[in-house]
Amino acid sequence: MARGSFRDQVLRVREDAIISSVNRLLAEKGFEQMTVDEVAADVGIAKASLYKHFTSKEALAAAAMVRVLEHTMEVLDQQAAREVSAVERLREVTRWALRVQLAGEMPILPSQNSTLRAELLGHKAYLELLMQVSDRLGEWIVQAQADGDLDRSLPPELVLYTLFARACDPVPGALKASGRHSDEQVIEWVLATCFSGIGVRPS
Amino acid sequence: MARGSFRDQVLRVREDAIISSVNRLLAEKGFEQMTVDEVAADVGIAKASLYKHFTSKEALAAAAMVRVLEHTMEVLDQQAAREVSAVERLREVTRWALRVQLAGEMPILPSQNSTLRAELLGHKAYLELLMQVSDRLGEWIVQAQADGDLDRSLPPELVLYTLFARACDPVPGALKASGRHSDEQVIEWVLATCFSGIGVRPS
DNA sequence: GTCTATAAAGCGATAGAC
DNA sequence: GTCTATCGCTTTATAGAC
Repeated sequence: MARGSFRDQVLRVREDAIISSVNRLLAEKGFEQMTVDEVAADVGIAKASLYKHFTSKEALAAAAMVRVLEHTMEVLDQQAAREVSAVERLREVTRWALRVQLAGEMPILPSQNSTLRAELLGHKAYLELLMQVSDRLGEWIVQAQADGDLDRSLPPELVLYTLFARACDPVPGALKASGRHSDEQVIEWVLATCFSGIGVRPS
Repeated sequence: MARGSFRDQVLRVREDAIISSVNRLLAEKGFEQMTVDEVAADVGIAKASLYKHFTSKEALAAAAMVRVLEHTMEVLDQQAAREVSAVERLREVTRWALRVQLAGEMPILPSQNSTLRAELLGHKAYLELLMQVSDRLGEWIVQAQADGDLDRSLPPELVLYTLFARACDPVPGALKASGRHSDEQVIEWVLATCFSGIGVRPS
């Protein structure tokens, strides 16, 4: 696409910096706990200036959610290009999401009763991307079940929700907080509980 | 214990009603989103009256957390009396927690960065109960690993966190919200993903 | 102990000068 | 577009009459 004038590029860079701050603050405190004053202070501009770029707090969060979904689509494309099984792709995507979360860069899932939820449901770009990501993952889930790599008795919907939930699970953070394990060790453990559970399956 | 005067009993009943309201509102909206005005309106008394019973919003939430932990201890006692394996006890306790959650009566886990967390860390009754519950579950986890019913390669700490996290998982709520499955079906599916994972284990 | 009324503080959003 | 200053609203918590 055309990049526009130099002035426009400067604008885009600034807005990108804003979104980065929002993304980190969302990951750290969640939507309701994040204040617009904090975002402005973190970016280093006045609050009124922030509102010239984004019309509301919800719009700020929506932009961050769109960016993380765009990033997710890139990861999905990378995995689609690999010649590995569907379950292996799912495992790699989950591993990536856990890394992002432990790095403190995974914005919180919009909970059922947030003011954010209403705004996101009216945000076309967000819904479009979320649907794309869900469809892509859904295909791999069905394929992995057909391959005999995922439990066929579980509805794909349940598997999808479970994978999404792992990206915001409190467990990795709690294990990391104990300070006794490396991030990679935590990720492998959580991956194991996600795909194989905590139990020993009867043979 | 002595029940005290009739007047004291009336007080206890009222405080119990307050805690019930707090418990439900905590489950519904979480600590930060729950307002003291709502609690007062739900109980049917004035806000100032509420502050005669509990000195702060945090104290309200702490009382609700203590009550749910007391309830949990009762469930643990029931399971301890059964002559079944440790893993079966863990499964039953988890099943109970999922039922409570789907009934909208499981107060939210205090997140890492809440004002509630500080208050709870200074609340002796809460900490004591939390430790008792954790110790009891920890013993069963170690026993289940020794029995060969839980994966020995996972640290008991990880298993404990995983079980706690299941009690507040967004997945059951999302599945229930779809309206296509019964509560019991949702519970069994989530139990399955927790203990056996979503994958098919290589034989 | 219960109420009404209000204080005190934090927040999202905007006005208006530059 | 950026700033300072402020509005309008919500929320926690308390004062004071009964």
